[in-house]
Amino acid sequence: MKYDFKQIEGKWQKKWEESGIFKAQDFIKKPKFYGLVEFPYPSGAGMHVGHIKAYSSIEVLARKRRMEGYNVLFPIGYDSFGLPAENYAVKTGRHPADITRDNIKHFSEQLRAVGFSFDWSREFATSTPEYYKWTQWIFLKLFEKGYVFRNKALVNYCPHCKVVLSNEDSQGGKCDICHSDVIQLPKDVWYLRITDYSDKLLEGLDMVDYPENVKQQQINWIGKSTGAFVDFTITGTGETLEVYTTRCDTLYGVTFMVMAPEHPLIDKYKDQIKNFDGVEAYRKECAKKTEFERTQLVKEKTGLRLDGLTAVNPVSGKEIPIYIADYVMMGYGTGAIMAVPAHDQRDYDFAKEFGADIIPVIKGGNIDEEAYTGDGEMINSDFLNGLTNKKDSIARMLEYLEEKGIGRAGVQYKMKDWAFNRQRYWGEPIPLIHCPNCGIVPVPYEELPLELPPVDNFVPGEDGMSPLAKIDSFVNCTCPKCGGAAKRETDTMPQWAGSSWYFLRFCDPHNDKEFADMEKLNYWMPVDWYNGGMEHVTRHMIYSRFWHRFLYDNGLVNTPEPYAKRTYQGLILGPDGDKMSKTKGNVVDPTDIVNEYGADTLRLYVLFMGDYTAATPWSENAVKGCRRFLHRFASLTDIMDAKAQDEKIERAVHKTIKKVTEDIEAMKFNTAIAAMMSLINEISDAGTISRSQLSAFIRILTPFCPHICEEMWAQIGEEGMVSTAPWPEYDEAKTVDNTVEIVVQINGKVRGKMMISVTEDKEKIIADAKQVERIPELLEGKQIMKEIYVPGKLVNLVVR
RNA sequence: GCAGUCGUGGCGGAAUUGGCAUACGCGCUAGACUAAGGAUCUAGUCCGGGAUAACUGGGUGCGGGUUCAAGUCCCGCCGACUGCACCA
Repeated sequence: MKYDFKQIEGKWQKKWEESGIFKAQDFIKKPKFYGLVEFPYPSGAGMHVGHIKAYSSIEVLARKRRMEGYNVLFPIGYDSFGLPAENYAVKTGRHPADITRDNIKHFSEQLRAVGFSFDWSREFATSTPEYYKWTQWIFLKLFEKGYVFRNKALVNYCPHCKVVLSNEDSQGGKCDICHSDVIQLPKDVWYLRITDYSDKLLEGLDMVDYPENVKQQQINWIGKSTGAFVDFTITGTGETLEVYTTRCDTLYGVTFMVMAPEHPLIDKYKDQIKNFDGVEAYRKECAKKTEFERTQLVKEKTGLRLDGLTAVNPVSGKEIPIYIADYVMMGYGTGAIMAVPAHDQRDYDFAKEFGADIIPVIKGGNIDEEAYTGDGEMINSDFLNGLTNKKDSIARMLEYLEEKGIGRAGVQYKMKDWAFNRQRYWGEPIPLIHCPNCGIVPVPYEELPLELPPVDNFVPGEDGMSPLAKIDSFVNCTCPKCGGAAKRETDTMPQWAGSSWYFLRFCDPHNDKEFADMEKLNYWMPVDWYNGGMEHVTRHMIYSRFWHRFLYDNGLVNTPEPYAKRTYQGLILGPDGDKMSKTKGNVVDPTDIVNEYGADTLRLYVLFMGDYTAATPWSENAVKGCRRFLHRFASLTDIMDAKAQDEKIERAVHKTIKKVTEDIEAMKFNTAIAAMMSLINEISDAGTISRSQLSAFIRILTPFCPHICEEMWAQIGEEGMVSTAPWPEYDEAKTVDNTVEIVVQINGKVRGKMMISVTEDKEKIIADAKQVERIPELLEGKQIMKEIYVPGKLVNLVVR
């Protein structure tokens, strides 16, 4: 067969669409498989080759599962709220909804041109009222159950985008969207109480099949630590200053305390602080620093001693100074620490800078040089002296603190509550109302969706106000509770809202009575296999696991965890080995590849280019190699001979079926493809292939390159479409050779080779090995110390 | 700093439980078919010695170790990547 992809790809895509063979069917008796990929944000730039790689893995699995007889749900949609569309709207004056609609159209055309077997009947976009109605509904459920709260806080604010950002979106002190510096701004914001789910999110990891590094990242993100809270009294006030520590056993080494500059106790006792002016000056200085600068200046410790306030070490009774310093954060622990300079490097640096005492309580290290953070015998610590085990000393101290009522065991998490709002237009309106009489009142469920009002000006307001705040007809409303005049919340939800439950909607995408029918959820959930990027492991995945677990706890879904299995793909780098970016001009457009080489070649290449999880540079020459393979594959119909009976090829085909079957499950697509390339080489050498062998070969290549396979399937006269043909079985007996070549080694060095029958016994093989050409003379005059036979591999004669 | 992953030809990368290192692809070299080749096909291609062969020595970041046998296991370095990070 002559391979002309331009002629065949469009033709089969149309047939697939018309026949509806990729539509998932609710409730049918076959085993179900729900394969999910991270749905795209429909950017104006269109698809990236990275999307193709990300989707190809589940695509191959979904197609294989269908051929194996599964009822497959492989959906696609669009995560279509977000800043880029809105920024573009500000620039051009076009409505984000129009921009988004165009982008979605473009994306869906690109996706179809690649031949992905999505169930297009379930497609949706998160920015439509039909969808975000239910995003708002779930939000109201969270509100109803007390998981939504409002708090004044220092928030990460991007002066360029004019939005408040979550910690996740402002990592490294840079705005995730525009990369400009983030500053700290006090503001009233909405939070979701995700920290209440810290333990459940940790425990849930035991129920799922995620790669170890993915689990580890989530564990680090949640950052559970066990320790103790200890009460220090502030001299002459009776006031307690509580700290959190993981090493309460070092309490005798505490020589000073440090509070975060924002700590509320400072204001309470400002009359007693003689240098309060200095405190305020220092605070101002800190607020000017961005988070980025704060983390960059790790070396130099800054701070200020509170003149007039001291604390008492609760175990030694010594009076110790209190400082403020920005190396202590208000957001972790209690916002204050007990400093043990002898055994904590940060405290040590600070003590050196400010001349505080350093008392060692653990033997070891060189305290003149640096803090000693290792283990050792307790010293200078009264009743702990002599203990050498950290666990014991902590337990003893804790016991003592509890007895005295000045301390208690406690747990802390690094994860913070989720700042759940944006001061922008293009997001889900938050369905809450500010009533002067009733306070915060939720929009009644039956009034959902609370739709975005039409706007002509998308420029955000000053002081981080949403453009919605300028729309009087939207803002002014009546309170659902008292009927009085009230004002709507004008913030919208953050980008991550819509993607926190989209996998549930795919089970029942057009339901206008519920977010999804319970029976359908019971049938399809959980997601059996979810593939996506490493960059979403800590944000999107944690958020969606949280929402899902919340729904589960309230009887709204049937499984505690949404994703049974998670995998990830590695980046595709530019041909130069750098990350693809517009500024570098090294971006590869998948549409260009489809036009020049065909979708099948593109699909094959992104899975063949290397280890699926590794970052790999793009190579156009390697793309050509994949095209060459498909040309050779197409030509197999020319040498097909119904009567061919080549035993070697028969075995090679069965071995390849086995290899491909297993490698797909292990996501080792590159070696599955390599095996098929080897098979072509063997068939070329043999010069012939039977019809049944070719039929099997076509079927195992179908998940990778479905268009060419459909065409060849038809060419060799098989019935129906190969996409619905059964996955080939292999005969285990034919996957092993009955005669194999083994090596004969002397002292581990290869000295000869021989053919053996695998059923031959060990003694005979070793005896034969000694007769292999050249072996007898090499053994002459030597004494055989040991004879080793590894079945089917080698004989090793150890001589002296 | 903490956590995790990983160092294999000119390049991307293969290598069950330790068992012929470099599968498969790219690139390169030579040849075939061509008016032409950036198309296609065939052969060769880890490095060194050897005449092109037979044969032979070395070889998976570096240094040790265990073993009949180490890319794989153990110890110590060096380097890279990813995530988190004054987390008390």
